[in-house]
Amino acid sequence: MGRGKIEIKRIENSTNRQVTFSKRRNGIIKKAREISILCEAQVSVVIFSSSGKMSEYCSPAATLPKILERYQQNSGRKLWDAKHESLSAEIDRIKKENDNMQIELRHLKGEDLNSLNPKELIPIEDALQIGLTSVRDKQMEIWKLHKKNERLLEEENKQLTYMLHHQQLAMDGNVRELEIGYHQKGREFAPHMTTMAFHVQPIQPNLQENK
Amino acid sequence: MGRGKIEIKRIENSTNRQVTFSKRRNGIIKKAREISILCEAQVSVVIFSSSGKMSEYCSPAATLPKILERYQQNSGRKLWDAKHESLSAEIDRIKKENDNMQIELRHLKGEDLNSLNPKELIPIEDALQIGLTSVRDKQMEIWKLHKKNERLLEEENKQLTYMLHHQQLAMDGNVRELEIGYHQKGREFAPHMTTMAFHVQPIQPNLQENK
DNA sequence: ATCTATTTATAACT
DNA sequence: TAGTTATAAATAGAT
Repeated sequence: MGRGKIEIKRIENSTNRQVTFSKRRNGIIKKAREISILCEAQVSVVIFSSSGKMSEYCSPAATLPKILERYQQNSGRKLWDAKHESLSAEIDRIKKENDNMQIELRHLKGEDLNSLNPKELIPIEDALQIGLTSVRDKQMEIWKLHKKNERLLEEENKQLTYMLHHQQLAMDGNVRELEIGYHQKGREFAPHMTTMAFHVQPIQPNLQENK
Repeated sequence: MGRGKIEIKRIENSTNRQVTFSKRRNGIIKKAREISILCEAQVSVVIFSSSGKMSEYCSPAATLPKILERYQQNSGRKLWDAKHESLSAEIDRIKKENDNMQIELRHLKGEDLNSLNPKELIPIEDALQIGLTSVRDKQMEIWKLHKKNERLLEEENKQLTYMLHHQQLAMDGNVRELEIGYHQKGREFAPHMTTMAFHVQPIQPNLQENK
């Protein structure tokens, strides 16, 4: 019904297809609405375009779930069972996986070992040995980091104490007296004093939180 | 589209309504088929007449359940009942449990330790230590059992060898000659010979397969 | 069901 | 994407 007759087969021109889809979809939904009013029918129409856009019509006073329930009763076909079964199957699958992990965990924790033979104990022992080594390596690593940080802090403390001492002298004593002392031994610290103060904070690294 | 124009409202004449339903239902299903072919659309149409008779169309290569699943994804609306939700909830729950175990396992195997701080490493180390001790205790236990069994077998071997020797003598030599020998020194074995033979097999215990 | 006058839907075009 | 129009298709009412 149009300027020309068309064959019922896939419309190759994508633009045409899109336009035709749009028009015919409206047509179907209009007709669905009409039949439901004219004939007191319950109608459900769900349409997906090839691009995935969805349109639906559902006659008033009947939600889709209600219609589908009737559908099941009428057709004898179960719409949900397939879904149910796939869900149940997945649950089983995951549970099995779960059980296996549980067993592995228990074995690693030294439980339920009676069910194992010597050959099976070997890989568990190995895994535990490797795990233990890794954990202790990690602890050692962290400890070293702490130690290093401690040293840095100590050193810095020493410098700060030194600087504090000099500052105190400057405040307490005669300026001229200090000047002499500066030329004699305080040379390397006094000129950088303010700069040093800024360095103090960032030198301390985050230990655990550095992820 | 007919001899006369009709208003879109309930058809009062029941026969007319029935006829119109039939015609229009065919029309809708035809159009559904056409759009699905012309435009590569996925279409589902379910129609109940006022008398309860059901008709349906579903585009090829798409079962109704599939379309409904897409419907749910698209609309966000849930078509299925509480059972599905409970199944989904259980899947989520088990998956979470799974993840936790997976993490624990990885930690015990010495993986992903960087995400842990020293305080968290302690219980892992302890668990590994306990596990290792248990596994080694078990191995020791099995080894002792083997050892014990070995001793038993050795002893039995000795007895069997002795018995074999005597039997050989009995077959090879003169009966009377043996009789003499028997009264002199073979006393403690010969009378039990057959009984002993029955004891031999069951004494050997199963080691690994005793579960 | 089948026929057919008429309405409606829509293909091609704008 | 929306409007126009010639034509195909659907269908209301009749048989």
